[in-house]
Amino acid sequence: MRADAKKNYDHLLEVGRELVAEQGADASMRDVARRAGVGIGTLYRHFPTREALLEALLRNSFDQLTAKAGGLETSDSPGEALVSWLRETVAIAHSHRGVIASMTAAIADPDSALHDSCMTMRASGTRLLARAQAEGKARADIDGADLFALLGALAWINDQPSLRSRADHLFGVIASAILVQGVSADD
Amino acid sequence: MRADAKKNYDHLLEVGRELVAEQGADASMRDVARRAGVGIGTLYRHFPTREALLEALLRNSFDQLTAKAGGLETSDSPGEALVSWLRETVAIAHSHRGVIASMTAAIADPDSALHDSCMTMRASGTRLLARAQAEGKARADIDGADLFALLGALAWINDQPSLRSRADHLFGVIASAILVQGVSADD
DNA sequence: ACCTGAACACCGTTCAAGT
DNA sequence: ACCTGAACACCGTTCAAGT
Repeated sequence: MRADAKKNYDHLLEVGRELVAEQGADASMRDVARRAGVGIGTLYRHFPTREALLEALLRNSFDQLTAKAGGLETSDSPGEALVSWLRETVAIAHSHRGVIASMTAAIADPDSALHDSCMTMRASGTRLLARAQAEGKARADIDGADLFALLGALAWINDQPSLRSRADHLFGVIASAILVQGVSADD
Repeated sequence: MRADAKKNYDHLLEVGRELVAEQGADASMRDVARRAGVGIGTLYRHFPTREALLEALLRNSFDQLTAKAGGLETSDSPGEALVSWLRETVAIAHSHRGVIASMTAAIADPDSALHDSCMTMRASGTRLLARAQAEGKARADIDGADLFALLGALAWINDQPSLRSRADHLFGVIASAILVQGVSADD
């Protein structure tokens, strides 16, 4: 990439992050270009779709998440590990308000720029879920796709201003549905 | 209302219902006017905001829901009554794809055309929840606003095409979090 | 009373013309 | 290679002019 192009790319990313933080994942593409001081065509040259921009914005956070999941996979408390990963994932989605809908759609669309990241992210969660299930700490009747959906539901609640104040409490409610509750016979 | 105006009103409502069923609650207002064969100004005269149109569309369903809640309030199985009401409410929201976000915002905005209907709806749910809690059938640490948020989360899941196939299963998962699980000491 | 549609201020996205 | 911004096809919403 030419030096001037790289400078534009980096600046667009920086401005994109600002605007998504301020206005959510559906912020105006024109505003991004405008605030970055480049032509709208330059934005589209670097990020041909909104998903491409979001993917670039999320990459760091997703990599962190993958690293965290890796560490948690050897934790000796698989139930807590799962919940801890869930909590961080919800927080990342919420820090890009509204992005959860794109992520959910991307899972079903191999052509989306967000597809690979989201599949990797979901796979991390699936492994943590499977470990918790293997040790009887998570209910057995859900799979990784269900976990992703519940994560989406929690992110959605977080994203609604009028529900935000209850989001942490509701995280606990849904987490309690994922974790096995009762004392099992062989405890 | 003049006869010609009433005719326009009714037709706009009919077309609005069609379009929202086809394209969701964020269907183009212009499209509604276009398909109804009236000027865009006529649509805005009858429904000054999108919320006003949605409110008119939802009124029948909400009234049904209120009636159903009334009947369920004397049911001898308050846990099942709550779940049954929840299921129908989620279905109504889903039959107006995307409307749950407007409903959630309307709860916090007394000026929204949807505010009153949504408050009434939430109050119905709150009464069913309170009854279930009084009989120890629902967890005690949630209130009507939490129930509404969980309902929103379920409606959101239903509205995502890629999650739709798991929505019924996840309804069960979240319902199980609302209902009290274990066998309590005094059973 | 009510209806109409031009007008305004926006979008997302593309692409010919420039450097 | 890369950048620019006019152009196209849309929005939601308002309001002067008509019937």
